[in-house]
Amino acid sequence: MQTEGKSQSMKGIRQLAEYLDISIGTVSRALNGKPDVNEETRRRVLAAADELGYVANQSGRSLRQGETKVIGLMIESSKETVENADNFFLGVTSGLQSVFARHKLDLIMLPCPSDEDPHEYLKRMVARRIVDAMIISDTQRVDRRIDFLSRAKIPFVALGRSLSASNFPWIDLDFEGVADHAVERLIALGHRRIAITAPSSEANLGYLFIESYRRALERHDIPFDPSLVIRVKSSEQGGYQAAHELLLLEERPTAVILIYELMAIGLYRCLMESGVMPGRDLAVIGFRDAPRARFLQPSLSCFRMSLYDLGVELGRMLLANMPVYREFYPGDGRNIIWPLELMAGESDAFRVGVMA
Amino acid sequence: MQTEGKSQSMKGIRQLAEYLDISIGTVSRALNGKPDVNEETRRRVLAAADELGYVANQSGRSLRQGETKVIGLMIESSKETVENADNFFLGVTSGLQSVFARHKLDLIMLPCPSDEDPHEYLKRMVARRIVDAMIISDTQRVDRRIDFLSRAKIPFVALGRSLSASNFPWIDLDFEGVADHAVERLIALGHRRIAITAPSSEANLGYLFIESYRRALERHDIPFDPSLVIRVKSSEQGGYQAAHELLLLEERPTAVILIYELMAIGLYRCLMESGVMPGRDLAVIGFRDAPRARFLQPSLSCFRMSLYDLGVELGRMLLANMPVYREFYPGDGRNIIWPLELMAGESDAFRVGVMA
DNA sequence: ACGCACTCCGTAAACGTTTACGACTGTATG
DNA sequence: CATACAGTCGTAAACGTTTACGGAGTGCGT
Repeated sequence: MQTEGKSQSMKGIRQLAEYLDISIGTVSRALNGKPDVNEETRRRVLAAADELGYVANQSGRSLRQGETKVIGLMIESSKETVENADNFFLGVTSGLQSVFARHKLDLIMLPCPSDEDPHEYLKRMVARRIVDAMIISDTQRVDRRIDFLSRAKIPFVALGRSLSASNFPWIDLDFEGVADHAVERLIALGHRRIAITAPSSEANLGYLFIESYRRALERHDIPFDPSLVIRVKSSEQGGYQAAHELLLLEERPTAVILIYELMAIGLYRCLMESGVMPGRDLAVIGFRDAPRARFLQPSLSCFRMSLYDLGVELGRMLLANMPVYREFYPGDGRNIIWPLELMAGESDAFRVGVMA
Repeated sequence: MQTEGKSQSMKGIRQLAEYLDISIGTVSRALNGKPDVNEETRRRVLAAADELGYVANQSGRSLRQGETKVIGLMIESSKETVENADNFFLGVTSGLQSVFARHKLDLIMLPCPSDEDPHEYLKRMVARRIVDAMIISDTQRVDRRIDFLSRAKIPFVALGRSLSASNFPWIDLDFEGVADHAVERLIALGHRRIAITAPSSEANLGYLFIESYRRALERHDIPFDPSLVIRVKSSEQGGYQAAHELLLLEERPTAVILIYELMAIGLYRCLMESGVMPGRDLAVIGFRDAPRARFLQPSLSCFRMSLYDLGVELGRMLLANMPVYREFYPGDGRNIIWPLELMAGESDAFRVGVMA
């Protein structure tokens, strides 16, 4: 009624063609930048499309050419993720979009319900042909999603290694480097008993993290003590519990490496309740950038990264694995170990032996 | 090659029909639970579909029936959102999905790139027919998205009021109730000079919040002092700045109400740097549940809510506004003011005058 | 034998796009 | 003048579904 009189009659490309008195084939070619169309008519079509607010119906297009121009980022909306609240994915999203925008690809996030099996969810989404390609994360040690995507030949990239398929594109955080660097640093400060936290889940990262920690210790002739590997949840709550267990050890460690930065919040709290001062009585080093931990006191020494840059690299790697876009990203193969940078804080800024 | 020999031949409903030696029409009817199909054949079709791993191609289906069975949740991936990191949306998502699952609707999250106008982004997504309905949030005081969706007759529900359209379905947080409750509580504890923070943006919530604060004050014959309304960003950084400005006021307030709980982290820090102790020298009350703030010391008094329940209600309201599902949600009309619950902490647990 | 109702199923059109193909110009080339 | 070719455009098929319509078969009552 009170609309501009244009958009109301806008149903599809047919109306646009009638409006211009041109065949729909030409209109389609004009819009999609195909060569065999007069530049003058292309100009007219573009102008009319803009004026009438025409945008191609995705269903029709997808059906015809078998692709959706949509990339899916699968995330887990588990309770733990919500609790931890580090907006990790939103950070990565910006980087991804900056790459995808160049090819008019849209990114959607697919939150797997906590009561549904991630593998089933993924299969459902892929089968519905709602996306052309997938980005998955939180890869498990053996992850059926990876086998499925490989076999179904759906382009994808994983954030996190896995033992599942022998050969698939992934980017993973440099757990080895971090564990190594942290241990070296603490040993240089005089520490000998260094505790570390490990996830209780089947996530792959835990194994790599601990293994690297172990090797770094042995390189300095410090025997590996299994009791110093504390298995807790990677959350604030887990941090609290870690501190609790840590304080109960007969020979108390002088340092602890946290696999997830947020745990520091709970850890600090438990320590302080027991009169143990982080950064003086116990050295603490964190891992993976979580903005929540930035305001801790004493400030936390931790390893950080640019989520945006990580997103960019994920995007490039994905496109490099899609036939249509491969040519644009010749160098971007696969298997990047993503480096992290140490931001030195006050939480480990002391030499051991002074107060002990 | 090494696939099971089933899924490789699985292209569409046609293959399924050939496999069963049945027409595709019957297969479709069987799968969709239409009445005129023999129960025996239906059983066979279902079994075969399961065996061959057939799932209907969404593009074909959408094209035919003009709906996608997908609901979009639009979120902003602005830098500020990432920084604040409260996983607000993931929390809401679970509630939404629990409702949508009953109708086999899928939820996708649409992150608007920070460099794109939200209105344009929304238009693009809707025009592409990628979703049937929309959930929008972060509504502005005047929000073109609301006009657009109303006029285009796209079912939607907004998280947040707006002045744009006279009449549209929304749920909003009970800013008035919170401001009112907070002021009353502080006055009861003897406070007379109560500061409050307000967003610097055009978000609608700021106006409602301040207005309620003002009325509550005037009800107790306390004159409204504009200098006590501190306009800062709703972030940790903003909290820090708020404390800074607050300490510079000639007649220092004895209490402050924060419009966003996370600001408390920055606020605490700035206060402590100046030797002002929250919970003793200054009362602090927060708003809106942010898990990051839970571990503050002294513990923060704040207003909280169940994100899950909020999601459920949003979902119901949306479906109540969609012709197909309306009948299932007769009671769920519109315009809910979402209540919040005070969780009393230590940050305002003192009577004024004792130390002042 | 016939009509009727009912159950079940096949046929074909339709949804909005893209694109292979061919048709029609006009111009250059032999 | 015939042919070739480039430039431009229209035609129609195809993508995978759903669904209105009608037809075949069966059972039953007249």
